[in-house]
Amino acid sequence: MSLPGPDHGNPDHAHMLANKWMNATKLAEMVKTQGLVYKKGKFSAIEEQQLRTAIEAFKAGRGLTNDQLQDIIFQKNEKGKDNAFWSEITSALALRPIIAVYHHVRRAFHPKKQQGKWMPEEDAVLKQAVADLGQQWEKVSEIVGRMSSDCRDRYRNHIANREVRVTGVWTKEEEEELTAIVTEMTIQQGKDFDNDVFWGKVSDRMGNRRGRQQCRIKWTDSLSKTVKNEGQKPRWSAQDAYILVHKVDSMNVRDDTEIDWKTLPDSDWNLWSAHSLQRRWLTMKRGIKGYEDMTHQEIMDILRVKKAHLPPASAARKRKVTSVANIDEPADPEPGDAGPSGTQEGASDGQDRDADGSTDDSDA
DNA sequence: ACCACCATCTGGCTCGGTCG
DNA sequence: CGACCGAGCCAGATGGTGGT
Repeated sequence: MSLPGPDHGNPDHAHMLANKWMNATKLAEMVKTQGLVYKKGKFSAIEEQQLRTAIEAFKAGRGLTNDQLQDIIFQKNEKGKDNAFWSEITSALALRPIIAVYHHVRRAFHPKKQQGKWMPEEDAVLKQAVADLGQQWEKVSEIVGRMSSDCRDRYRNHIANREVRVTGVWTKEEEEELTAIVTEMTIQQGKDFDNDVFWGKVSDRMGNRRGRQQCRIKWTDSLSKTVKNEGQKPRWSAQDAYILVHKVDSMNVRDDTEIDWKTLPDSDWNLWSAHSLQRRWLTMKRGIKGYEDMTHQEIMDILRVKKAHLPPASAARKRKVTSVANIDEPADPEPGDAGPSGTQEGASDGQDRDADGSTDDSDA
């Protein structure tokens, strides 16, 4: 079709993804038996754009009003009428199963999709509604006037266990307790403590004094690194920045929302979790003046020079960097200055930047 | 029994704010 | 700055229901 996608593999598969409502089991089976490939996880900015375009095209093609479109998405009209809709917009995406697009679009177009803070009155209404109805979030949603998932989140994260919940700095004892629980649930069972933790369970075992994401963030951002580094807390260095830029560069994506951060950590450089690397990336990006209005390519061009000491156009670098071993590390691991003087090409205008770009074009 | 379609429940992630 | 936390946002899995 219109997409010149790099490889949308088997056309049968594309058709299947756009037309068959497969559940997780079936999907997994297809992956196994037929080599089906599909995409999971957050929709990238590019996918969002493709979806918007496809929806607009559908709407224009049938001369629909916004209300009619809304009706199709939420199916307030009579059943089974015009349900080419989901298949049609899904096929604009090539690698997404129809069920994923369905959920995504329904969330995105939801009339109660309002953002914003919860007022104390809303909390009270929510609490009462749950007391009356139990955790029937669709019914609760009617009463509270927010999306059911938002009601659930609010309840789960802020109403439930409010009496025992602790916030603020973690004590030494809490940290040790969390470390013990996580290592017991993962390492001692041969699982991976970066990926295989059920945080709800962990929170339970902490007596709910800390919530799911409190535990998770504490672990992934802080404690896990200490565990990996034999009790020492590692510091982010210029070399780390250098490696990160190289890795992102080698992914050749059009936009950083297309990056699957899970693939970035590797065994030679495993102090940093996917999450912390993503945060680092954001921080670096924001260090660039005017980054909001720049494309991914432009941002990469700047970072390549500033952090990775590569020529800006990337033309030379096509090699795939899959592990740290493939990266020419900055020559001297001296703290304070990690400038890899060796990698510098004889770039014509080659202005020599210092290693951590402390004084250059970052904004005021 | 099967299929298209849908609601709801479970689990994970992003990102801005704040503080030292 | 970077470390850390809070609050909200998002996707996946599960388990229907009504029509054939």
